[in-house]
Amino acid sequence: MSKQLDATFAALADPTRRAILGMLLEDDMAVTDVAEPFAMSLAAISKHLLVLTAAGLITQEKRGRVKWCKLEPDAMRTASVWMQGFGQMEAVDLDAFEAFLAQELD
Amino acid sequence: MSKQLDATFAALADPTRRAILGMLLEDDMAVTDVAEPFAMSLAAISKHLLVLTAAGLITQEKRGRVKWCKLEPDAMRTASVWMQGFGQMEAVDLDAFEAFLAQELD
DNA sequence: TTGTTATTCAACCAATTGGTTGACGTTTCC
DNA sequence: GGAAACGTCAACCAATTGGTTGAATAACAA
Repeated sequence: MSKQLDATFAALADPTRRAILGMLLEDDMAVTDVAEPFAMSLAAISKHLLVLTAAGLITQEKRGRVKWCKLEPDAMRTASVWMQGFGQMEAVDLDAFEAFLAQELD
Repeated sequence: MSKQLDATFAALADPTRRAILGMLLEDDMAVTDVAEPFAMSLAAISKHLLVLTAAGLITQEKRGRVKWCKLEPDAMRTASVWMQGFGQMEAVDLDAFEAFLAQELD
């Protein structure tokens, strides 16, 4: 619904978070390793990971003292479907898309 | 690049702005008519339209005293391609997608 | 036990966002 | 010319965001 799209798009609007998702595309990573390439504190990265988790774009699982971050590609699908309705209308069931839009209003 | 994705995703993160885009899917509209269904001031809608324009998601053209708003579906394509790289990797050239991600870093 | 590594929490800060109201400039109509 | 419609501007406000630092917690290693 609306809240899900809010969270997903807001999460994707930050370049640091998009870069993190790109890194996780290759493999699952520990929080510390995710943070390593960035010029900001670990706490800042920890917050970014929280945002991504809240949007469902990643999941985090703690094993021992390290917390592993895993990409959840399915979470992007709702938003991706929403967008495709605009860009490539010929490739999509337009009626179904408009029904989806209408449903989003609640 | 990065800035374009920033602007696009940030613009899409607001439900009012998504609703506006949905309305424009049917037809071009004047600013006043865009504002009519929403429980907020015209000035607020005007700002939302500015955000959408800055992201390239719509264009505005003034004819007489009315300013027409027009959906620009192409603007969503870059973001859409970016997202599809995650959700449907089998349907996409993964090498090209990772090159795109790398390029986005500057 | 003592120290080191991994991560979060809490308090704080500056900048941005999403909204308001009222005044203002244009264009159209009578 | 005068009034109404269309839209933006400017000043303001509260809430959110993206970052910091320092302390705290938890798990492993010596």
